Amino acid sequence: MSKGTVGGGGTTMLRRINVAAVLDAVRRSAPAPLRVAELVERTGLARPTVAQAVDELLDAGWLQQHGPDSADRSLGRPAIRVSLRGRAAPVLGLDVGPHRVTVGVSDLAGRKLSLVRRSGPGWTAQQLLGVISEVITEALAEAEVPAEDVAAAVAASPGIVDEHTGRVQLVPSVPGWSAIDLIKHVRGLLDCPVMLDNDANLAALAIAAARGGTGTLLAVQWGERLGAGIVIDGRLHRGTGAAGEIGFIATAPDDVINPEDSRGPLERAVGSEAIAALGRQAALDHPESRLAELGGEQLDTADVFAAAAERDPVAQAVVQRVARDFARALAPAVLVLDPTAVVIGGGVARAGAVLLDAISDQLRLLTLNHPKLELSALAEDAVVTGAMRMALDEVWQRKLPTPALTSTT
Amino acid sequence: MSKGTVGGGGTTMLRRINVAAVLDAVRRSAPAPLRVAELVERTGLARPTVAQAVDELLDAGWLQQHGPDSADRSLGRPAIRVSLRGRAAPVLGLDVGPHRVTVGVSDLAGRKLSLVRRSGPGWTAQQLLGVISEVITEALAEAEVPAEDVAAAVAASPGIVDEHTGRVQLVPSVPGWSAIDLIKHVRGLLDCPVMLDNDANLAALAIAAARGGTGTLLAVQWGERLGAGIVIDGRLHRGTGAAGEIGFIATAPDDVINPEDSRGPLERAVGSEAIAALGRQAALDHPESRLAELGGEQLDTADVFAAAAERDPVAQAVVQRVARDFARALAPAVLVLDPTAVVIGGGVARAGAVLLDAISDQLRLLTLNHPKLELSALAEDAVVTGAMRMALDEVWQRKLPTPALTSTT
DNA sequence: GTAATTTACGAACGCTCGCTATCTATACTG
DNA sequence: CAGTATAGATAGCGAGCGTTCGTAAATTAC
Repeated sequence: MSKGTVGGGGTTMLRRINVAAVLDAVRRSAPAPLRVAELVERTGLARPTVAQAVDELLDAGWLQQHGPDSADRSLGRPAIRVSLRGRAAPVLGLDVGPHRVTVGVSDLAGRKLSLVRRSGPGWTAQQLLGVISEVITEALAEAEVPAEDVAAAVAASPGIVDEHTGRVQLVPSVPGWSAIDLIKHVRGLLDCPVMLDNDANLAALAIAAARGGTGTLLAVQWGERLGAGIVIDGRLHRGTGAAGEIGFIATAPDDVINPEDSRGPLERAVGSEAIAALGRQAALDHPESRLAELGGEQLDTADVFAAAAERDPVAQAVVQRVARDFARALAPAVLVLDPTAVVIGGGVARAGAVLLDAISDQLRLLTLNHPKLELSALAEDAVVTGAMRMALDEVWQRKLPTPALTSTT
Repeated sequence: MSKGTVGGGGTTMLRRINVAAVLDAVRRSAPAPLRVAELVERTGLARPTVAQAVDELLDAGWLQQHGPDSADRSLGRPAIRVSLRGRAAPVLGLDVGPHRVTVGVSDLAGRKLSLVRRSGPGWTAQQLLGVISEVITEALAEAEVPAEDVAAAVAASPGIVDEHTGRVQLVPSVPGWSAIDLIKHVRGLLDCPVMLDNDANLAALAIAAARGGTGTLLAVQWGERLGAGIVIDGRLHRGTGAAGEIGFIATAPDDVINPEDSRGPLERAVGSEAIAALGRQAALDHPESRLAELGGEQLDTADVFAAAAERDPVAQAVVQRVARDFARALAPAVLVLDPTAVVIGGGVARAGAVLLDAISDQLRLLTLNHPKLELSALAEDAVVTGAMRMALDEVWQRKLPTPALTSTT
């Protein structure tokens, strides 16, 4: 309950509003530098007001001054241009998976300063904490950012995340992981606000930011597990904390969910392991097929899609079945949510057009407003990028206080 | 003054912010009157500032002054108390259905001033326009509100509504309805901002407002047709315009949607007509049952639920089947959206606990975080109430400007 | 090379607004 | 009837913004 200062205040508040307006205008045109005259136009403020705000922001280190653009051949005295000083408040994103830890450091303008990835074969929870510390240190060193400068950090974990306690439920892949307080651990390294969120949510945030604009996005992460994030007009939808858990959608008419299971029905039906299993069975049934030829003994998911891309009817049948199960499961959610776009990422997304077209055909039969169906352009960086994005949002939300009328009941 | 003014922040803007803060504080405690000292505390502003704002709002007619509360026996000089002057900006809500037109008039504080309902047997589009005019006139007269005083109006129509053009698609019940520009017609009567929205959306808004607080609400309207509205933290989620169209969720494993159909698969499976049909079939198969006894020749939906409430196994089997189909269809959406609560309204909701418990049991088997499942407390007034609510929100949003950081493209 | 032109930066002035402090008004209590 | 507690009105002060004018720097024209 933020007491007092709910809205309005004295002239100092007004000044803060105007400084924030100027900073926000610079942020929106990042990374392009802006002239003061442009700031005057965009904020609607008077020149002295803008100038004073710019001075203040320069002193505080939020803005940096550029020399006149030599390419700009306009008449008259060349304008001073300012842009965000990225190093003012770098942020850190952390993607923790059972076999891989990724850390990204980004500056205030959203430019990546470093990205460090480390893979390993199934760490324990304790080992994972050690790896996290190492990779964070390495990424900060590569970005040349002292640990104490980091303004915010966001960690991504699979499973269902409790926003408040920072604990994770439902993580089968790493034994003991749900007992770890990851936020506390990271805060011990960084001394800044640290947040934790679901990996699918953060990937969705990154994809939404990359697509830009408003609207509703349903971003599916499709690998061994299935999860989805929902972004509505740039804001993440979390529900009560477990929104987007599409892996647990029932597929067979008498499926029943057991929250204790490591996999949900849809994951068992169309997760990457299931696809590989379907492919192996099909190869056994049709040893003469291109699929059997391609896959051999250790046929995996990629082989199925490769064979289907070569028009092998056996593989195509498998893809058809997967696409159908997936579309049938997702259609009710698409009808209810009516998203602008559905983006598919994760390992299975590497299948490409073969799978996408099949899903699109099925989904078209089951929905009213057909959303755009796309593959994620961000590939495996989506989660870290989203984590950095959320950390950035956090920093901006703290720096740009919307002063009026925002308090909730 | 010479330029476009709004968007920047001068001292006049600051004054507007503070006046808005005072008005907002009064609104939040409506309908209870507030003393100036309380306003000082709640806004965090100084007393002279609040006093000036109150004077201004009194002059403008937004607030009214109360005499000292005779029941308040506190020491010292009695305080002046102010409250919203409801008649300052009354709003109008309009619910248009194929067989019924309802108009409600509400004052600024959300108090209902009048509610007029008229039923008829299937009007044509042209007749409907006439009825609408009459009922609006009648409701305004009963509320003693001149037509030119109305500050905003919202109309509810079944079907998919295009926010921008104000046209309606997918309305089978009223021939020619989609060609009518309802907004234009109402604006001809009222001369104020008029908006149009889906009836399920508006019902959801009313239910969310009645429940209060934040969170995600999925409000299902269940009658001959099925629709749902989604409210996230008090804001309606529309998707691309067709969000919540649960009636078109496929039920059978090989269902396919045809947008030209008047009914979707789920409506054909569990709409009130379908329930009655299932009941009639069950009564034929089991003529000795309580269901057959109750319903007789013209067995309808209510009979099925009545018999089930009396523990007739035949009727219970029908309810079970309906609940199962409904829950199976809704479960994927619930998993993705993860709502705080699912509220069921509309004609079928009159079934009460019999149906609700059956659905709850089924849904529990198919979801992770089980949302609260409730019946709507608003019954048939939900849609008008939601329409008035949205009109109120419109008025407040216009009167309480958010100062900065918004307008740029 | 000098002057005119164009553009942008910088400083002084006046205005509005909100906050602090003080004074006045009102009603209950002993 | 006097005292006291609470609330409303009023003056002075400070802060910030907007307007206006003067100055600096670069390009173009002669």
